[in-house]
Amino acid sequence: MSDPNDMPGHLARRFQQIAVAVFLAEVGDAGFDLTPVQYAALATIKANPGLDQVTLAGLIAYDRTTITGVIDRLVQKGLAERRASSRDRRARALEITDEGKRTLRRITPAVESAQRVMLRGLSAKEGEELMRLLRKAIAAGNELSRAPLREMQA
Amino acid sequence: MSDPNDMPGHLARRFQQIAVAVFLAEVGDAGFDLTPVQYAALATIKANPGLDQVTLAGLIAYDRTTITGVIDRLVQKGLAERRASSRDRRARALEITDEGKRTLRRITPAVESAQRVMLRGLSAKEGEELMRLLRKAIAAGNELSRAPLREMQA
DNA sequence: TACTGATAGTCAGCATACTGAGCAATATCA
DNA sequence: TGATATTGCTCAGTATGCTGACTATCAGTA
Repeated sequence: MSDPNDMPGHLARRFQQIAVAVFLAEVGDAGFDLTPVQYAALATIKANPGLDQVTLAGLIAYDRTTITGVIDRLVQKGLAERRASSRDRRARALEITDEGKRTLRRITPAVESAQRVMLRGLSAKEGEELMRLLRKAIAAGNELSRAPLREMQA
Repeated sequence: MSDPNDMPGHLARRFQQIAVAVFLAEVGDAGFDLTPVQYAALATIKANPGLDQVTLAGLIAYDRTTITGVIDRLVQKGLAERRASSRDRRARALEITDEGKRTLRRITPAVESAQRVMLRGLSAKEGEELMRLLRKAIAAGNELSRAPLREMQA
């Protein structure tokens, strides 16, 4: 009964572990070197050009101290840029580079394939249900982590 | 449609993030300083006294290079011991200390409370279904990570 | 305008996870 | 038995994630 392997927390860890491995394998096979975290950050920068780091972190529920390193690596790979914000001298305005856009476009099939592979043990219906339950549990626990999801300010 | 926040991989990451935060909060409130990973390792050592590191890693699906540091910290806290194996001079036989047993016993309510909190957005039925689907997806993907779950050799 | 509080970003330190390499010991088999 | 392969463990290096602290800047208010 007190088998850690049967606790929700351990299942969460294990599923995430597999999800990351599948993502890296699919993306690696396609010839790219991008982590799940870097992918989400880059895609969100593309969708919201010029946003600052704190806003980006809120949109994908990363800690603000984690996002610094993630952006460092995107910049170092030439996929994103950190510019000075025109409105706030504390903030950095994030932009995706042309190469970042190109990478994002070409990496998409591998990313989508990874999502299918990590759910391959489930029927389509079960996959949908798993995602629904995860979304529901996550919404209820959003404020319990230091890095909650935040909506974009209009 | 290509919103990272709606992909299974991102939901996995987010649920795990909340699960860890809840675990640390509940266990911390109870006055203990133990991570989810350390807890699972300690509980498994208690259930299988004398096991070696590779076997322990397999029983809870940790990477063999990760388990080294985890055990280091359990030993440093006085909760576990690394002894020489009598059967194989390469291997270390892991034992739980009396203080480790005491800690495990007293920490259990907090650990169980954490499992409830991380599912608090779901009905009991939904929580069961989420766990069933996670178990199923994990079973199908077990071999896809570097650290798959391994059965105990009899 | 001067003070106060909040905010954006960074940094140091710690704990998972992984890749890949290496060492020592064991197992296997020609 | 002797060569080879495998296994248990560790280490260096990299990438998340977190805690807590700090600086620079901004916003609100007396």
